[in-house]
Amino acid sequence: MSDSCGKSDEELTEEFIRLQLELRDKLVVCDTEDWALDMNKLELIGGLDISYDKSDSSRGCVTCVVLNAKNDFEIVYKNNTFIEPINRYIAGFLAFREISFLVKEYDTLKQNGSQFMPQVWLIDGNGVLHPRKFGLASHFGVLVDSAVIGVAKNPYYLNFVDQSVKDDHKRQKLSLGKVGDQFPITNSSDEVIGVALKTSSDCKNPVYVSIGHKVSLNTAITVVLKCCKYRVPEPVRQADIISRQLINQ
DNA sequence: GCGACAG
DNA sequence: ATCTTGTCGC
Repeated sequence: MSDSCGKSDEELTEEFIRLQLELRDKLVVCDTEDWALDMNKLELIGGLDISYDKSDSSRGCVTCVVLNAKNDFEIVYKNNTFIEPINRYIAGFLAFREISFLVKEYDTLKQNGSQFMPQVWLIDGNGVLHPRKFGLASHFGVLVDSAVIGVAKNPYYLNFVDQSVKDDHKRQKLSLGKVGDQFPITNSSDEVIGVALKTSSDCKNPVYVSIGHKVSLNTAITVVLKCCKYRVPEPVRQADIISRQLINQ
């Protein structure tokens, strides 16, 4: 099965892996922004998400929003673009399905509403919580050279670990009591590549937060908690609601 | 070979 | 991502 220039899955993933590793050299996994040292300076936070048409795989809608964290997360910028998805989703390579559309939204914002350029982006997907430590959030961060945080709803990394680690994860999930409770997620090299974070008192499932680009993990956690009225942080939640509503009408 | 698989 | 309603609880 192939869908990109007649290349086989093997050829495609080989190419994708090369690009992930190449771009990863530019990844910054510590705080570089002034607001990270003084969270009172954090005001504009961006969110991006893409929804797809359930009955027509050639239709999608990408929504870009910027919220004001200092004004109850009011939406100060919003742009929607209907898209024609080119590549199908391959686990571990989400960026190659979505990245071009996200970068286009970034460029549109820069051109039409640069005064709303967010200080940090929240992306629906993983950053370094990824088999090659370079998920969609990191990919986007490097390409647009901005601070980015990855927020995933499912623990994709669990597909690459032993049953014993899965059991541990299940136990640790049950130990999460209140909002802000968390436990680290470690890779086979004992590096902490993400965290399971409880963001809602009445939801049993945590979200999986990881460094995208130009933020530390601690800063990423602080920002996500700051943005949560519900389980999913507002910037991503709003982008998801809006894009889904538009693709279905 | 079989099943699992961020969105 | 998407297929899918009601229902229990605050």
